[in-house]
Amino acid sequence: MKVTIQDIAKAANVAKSTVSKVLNDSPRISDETKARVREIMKQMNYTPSSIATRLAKRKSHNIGILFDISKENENTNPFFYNIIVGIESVISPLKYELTIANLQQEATELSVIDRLVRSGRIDGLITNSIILNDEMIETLNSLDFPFVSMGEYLSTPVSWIDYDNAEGGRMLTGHLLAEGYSDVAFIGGERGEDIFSKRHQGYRQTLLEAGIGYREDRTINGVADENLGYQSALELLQSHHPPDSFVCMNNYVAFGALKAAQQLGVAIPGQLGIATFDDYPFSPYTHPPLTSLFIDTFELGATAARTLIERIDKPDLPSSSLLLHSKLIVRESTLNKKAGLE
Amino acid sequence: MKVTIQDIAKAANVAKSTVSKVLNDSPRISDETKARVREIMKQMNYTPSSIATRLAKRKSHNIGILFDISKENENTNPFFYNIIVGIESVISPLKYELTIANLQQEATELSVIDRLVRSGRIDGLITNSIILNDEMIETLNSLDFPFVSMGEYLSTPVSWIDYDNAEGGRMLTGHLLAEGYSDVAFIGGERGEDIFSKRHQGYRQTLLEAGIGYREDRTINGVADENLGYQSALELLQSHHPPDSFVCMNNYVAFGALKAAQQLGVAIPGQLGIATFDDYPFSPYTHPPLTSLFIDTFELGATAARTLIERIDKPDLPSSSLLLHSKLIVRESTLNKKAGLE
DNA sequence: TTGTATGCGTTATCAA
DNA sequence: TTGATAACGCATACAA
Repeated sequence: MKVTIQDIAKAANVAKSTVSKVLNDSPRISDETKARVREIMKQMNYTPSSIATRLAKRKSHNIGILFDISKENENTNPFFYNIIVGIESVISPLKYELTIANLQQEATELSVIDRLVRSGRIDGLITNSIILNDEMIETLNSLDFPFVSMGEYLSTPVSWIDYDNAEGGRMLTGHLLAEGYSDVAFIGGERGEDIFSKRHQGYRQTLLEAGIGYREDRTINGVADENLGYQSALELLQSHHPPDSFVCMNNYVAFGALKAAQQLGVAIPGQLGIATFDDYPFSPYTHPPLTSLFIDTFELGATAARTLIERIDKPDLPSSSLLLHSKLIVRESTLNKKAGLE
Repeated sequence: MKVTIQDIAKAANVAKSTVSKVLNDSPRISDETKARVREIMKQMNYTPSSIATRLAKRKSHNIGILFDISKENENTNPFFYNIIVGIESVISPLKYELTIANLQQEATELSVIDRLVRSGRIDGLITNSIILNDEMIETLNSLDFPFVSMGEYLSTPVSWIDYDNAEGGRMLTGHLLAEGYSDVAFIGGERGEDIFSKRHQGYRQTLLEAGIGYREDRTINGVADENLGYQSALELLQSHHPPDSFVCMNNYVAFGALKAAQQLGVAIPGQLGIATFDDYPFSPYTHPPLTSLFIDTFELGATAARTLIERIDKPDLPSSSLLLHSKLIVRESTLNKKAGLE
């Protein structure tokens, strides 16, 4: 902050442009000059002002991540850390920094673009499909500004990364069928949500392909929390022909269902199998432990970052999209139906 | 990025210094000029370059948070989101931004200071007592650079915020005694760790004040994870005179202990009471649910941010420290000893 | 291989 | 109340 390129130039008896070239390791500066200047920089404890550098180079070396506290509550909350760390792991070695921006404080969704993008604060933006809308995309595109979405976005061509939610639905449902369960209900998620549609589509497809058929009344929609899981499970299990297994939208839903089943004296596994999306935050710690679909959120962040950097470096690249795979972790809650009954 | 203050000046037929004054709402510009210039800024979709502003004002309007992935694993991981959101909640209205920096990538712990502080990237730093050391503090102080630590730091006077860990130890232990338990073991944490010392001190003090006495062999040290909880509980419960309750360093330790007890057929609560630090990530979801000490990490982040901003605004303020209180959440795992036995 | 001059987009200091 | 001009700290085209 104190000592500038000017001071170094004076001390080394060279022009400040020479110092600048040493800073950037220009090949047209003699090795001995470089060594001498560098020595002086060390002695004087010089660190270039990143702000001045950025102004001169017209590049911020900073990428932004935009999120919305109000909308993404319990759901993204637990994954936030992993995503951030994933992003950091790829941008940090490239000398980029990460600036966190929160949508909630913004008056309008477009003002955040002024504040972040137009002001030249960041070189690229990572956001997600919940925040994104066509108007934002149009603005971003008109500015030729690189961005990627975490989460599939379909109404306009943009670059996005997502987990294959349909595949996840197939894996969870298929696993239950393979364990001998045959009447699978699906609990959680709102009809309009894209993530629900995808997951539910995989669930439905698996049932149909297995020749079991799909029943509308086996799907319970709603905000995916413990209460929904509890109420839905109570209702389903007390009905005339209760299902023998659940696919749950997340850990909280699954826990609610678990609670209801235990309260009704329904055996898990055996009478009832429960499988859930997400391993985090507590699938391994319930009683019994839950079979879950592990989503590597570190990798999600890292991939988003890699994609963004690529778009920053090659602005003319067409938008690309990528589906990542998740991993089934089998635990006690879905053990073989017959074995469970023994 | 495209249109600059110069363009506005030309379009409005004024000097760019006038435009600058309008931007900063200077009282010495006539209202009609202001109105006219602002109108033109709207029309031309002008947003000032934050980098140029920062260079001219010599202020980055950015604060940094430094963390270390390698050291802070499962422990801080779950709290990260809340801390960030807490920080954002106070700095965002003040037009500050948050830059995340990861220590892991740095060659030395001091180079991060070069990269972040000397380069003028940030106006203040939030870090924690694990990362901090006397050398860093000395460097920061010699630069008159504002920073605060999340976590108590004692060897040198610095500003810090922390939860009252000793109080936490007292609350958890006192609660167990009040519920009729009398032989309390403490599981988790390394001898050298400050956080362990504080919590353990509260535990010990409570025992002594209750006239129960403190036994060295009732404390099990080690990395606070599920395995430690499991192994320690197995050993303790199978000893000649097993303790009748545990205070655990975190949810993972508590879960391990829970598992061991269930495996040995020890009833919880009743034969054994378990209380744990932290409510997150899964105290309410174990079987039985765990009595826990809730730590409001949002407030921790917010308070750290407020303190930092204050230090930025008033650099001559002496360093201050603050202990926050946590909250006991009573659940089934520590129900009255006799009641539990019925 | 090095130095000179100018620009990056603002703010700030004086004059006018 | 406004304008001209010099910073802010570095990069770069062009000269030397």
